[in-house]
Amino acid sequence: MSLTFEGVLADRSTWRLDNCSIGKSMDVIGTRSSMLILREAFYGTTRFDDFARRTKMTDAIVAARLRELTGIGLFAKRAYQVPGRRSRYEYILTEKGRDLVPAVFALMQWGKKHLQGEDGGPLRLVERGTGEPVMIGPRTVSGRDLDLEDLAIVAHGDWAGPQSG
Amino acid sequence: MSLTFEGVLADRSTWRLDNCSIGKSMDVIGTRSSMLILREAFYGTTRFDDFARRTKMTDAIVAARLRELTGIGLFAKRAYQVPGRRSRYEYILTEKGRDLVPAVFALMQWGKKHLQGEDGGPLRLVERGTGEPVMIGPRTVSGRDLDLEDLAIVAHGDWAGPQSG
DNA sequence: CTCCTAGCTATAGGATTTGATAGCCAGAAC
DNA sequence: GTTCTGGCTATCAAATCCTATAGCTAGGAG
Repeated sequence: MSLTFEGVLADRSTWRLDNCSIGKSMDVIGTRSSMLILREAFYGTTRFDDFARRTKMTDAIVAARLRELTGIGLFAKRAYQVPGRRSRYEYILTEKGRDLVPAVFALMQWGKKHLQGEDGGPLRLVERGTGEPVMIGPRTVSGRDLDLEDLAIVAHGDWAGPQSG
Repeated sequence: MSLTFEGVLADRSTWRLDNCSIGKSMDVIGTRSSMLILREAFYGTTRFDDFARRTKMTDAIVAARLRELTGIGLFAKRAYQVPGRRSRYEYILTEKGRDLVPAVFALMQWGKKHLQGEDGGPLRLVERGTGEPVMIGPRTVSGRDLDLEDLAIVAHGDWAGPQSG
């Protein structure tokens, strides 16, 4: 019914997660506005006004989030200039930002299945070119899809005490 | 640099995401406390007191979240009784709850790479039995791993107007 | 030199989230 | 009975998130 803890972790009463990666991630990007801005960035949006209009959020919060996410390193600012207009900045995803693709699309996959109507909403995520359906989930590097029961958590060899994970 | 929109979606200026699945998902489970409770449930926790102690959150918030998540249908309450104690309820993940495994572990994977120290923290997610490393990300049903550039969004055949996705 | 606009900044207020602390309640132990 | 305990509920205060509204500012257009 759940995943497995191996080695020194097997007895869960002996350790505690003090600064787990999930909590840290949620502290950093755990807001609706951050997720929607990331969605837009994945969709190709780079400019302030487009973020605001497409997410239907106010200028204030878009500005605050872009500043925050840029500060964290999910976006890099890059100058651009439309001919006849003055120079502005656009927001380009860094690798750190792009690495959130699994998290954001996993949320989309879940919402599509469980929160939208019967058909899962009008949009589908597919492979470019082939149109093959795309799924997000855990798998081994050799390509096996895994369920929760197939997962295990192990400690690094030099683990010293209950800290993060 | 981003994903592709195909068919009627190709011109992004003609449509808008009004109730996208990502926003809906964040409305429902987009809190740190929800994610930590789900983490614990994936780790095998089922009882109120264990949720509270393991997540280090207060009783009040754990109770509020469990009630909320149960109401949404992520948990089902099941009576249990330790011999010599009175009957209580424990919180069992439903399929809807278990379907959040990709989202939660994707956050864990990201935090591990980008927010923890150099080694990514002391814990690793592996396949039970083999110990093979586990990754979370988008792939086709036939097993190809995909990058952001390989993804495309298409509309259902009977799509009528700009709504969700 | 004045107007216009994209891209922000400032402020005020409400809703939500969280922590801290305290209290309740039903049954088992005695 | 009375006490004890697991499993909650209630209340208060602080922080965060979001909306709404208004204003600023640097350059191009005229």
